[in-house]
Amino acid sequence: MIDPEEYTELVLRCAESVPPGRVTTYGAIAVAVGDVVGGGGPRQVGNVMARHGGPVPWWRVVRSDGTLPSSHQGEALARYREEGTPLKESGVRTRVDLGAAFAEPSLR
DNA sequence: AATATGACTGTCT
DNA sequence: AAGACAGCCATAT
Repeated sequence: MIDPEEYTELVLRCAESVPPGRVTTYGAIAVAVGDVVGGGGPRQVGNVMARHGGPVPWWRVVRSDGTLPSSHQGEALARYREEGTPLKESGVRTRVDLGAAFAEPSLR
């Protein structure tokens, strides 16, 4: 296993690297970060966001299907409208249009 | 050391 | 389209 601080830092950096109006997924970050430090899965990324996601634009990190984390979807939706993130609306449910908004996370 | 839990994901029903 | 189930991996108790 790697140094937790290192892992956290990389994950947060990926989140910050996502430009306004774009999003990335937990899985993508897990791969990008895991590519460097190894190990880790989407859950670990989510865990890091939960504990240290305060100061970063966590709303630009979504689930693989474009829906938002169980909480915060209301919060995030406001941000998306603010930033002009491509949204796809299926009836009452609103989600991010991954096809248009997905951005590959970079370790900058 | 063992069990439970989580800002996840993919598949099947 | 929406819910159930099962993997996966690190942390917490």
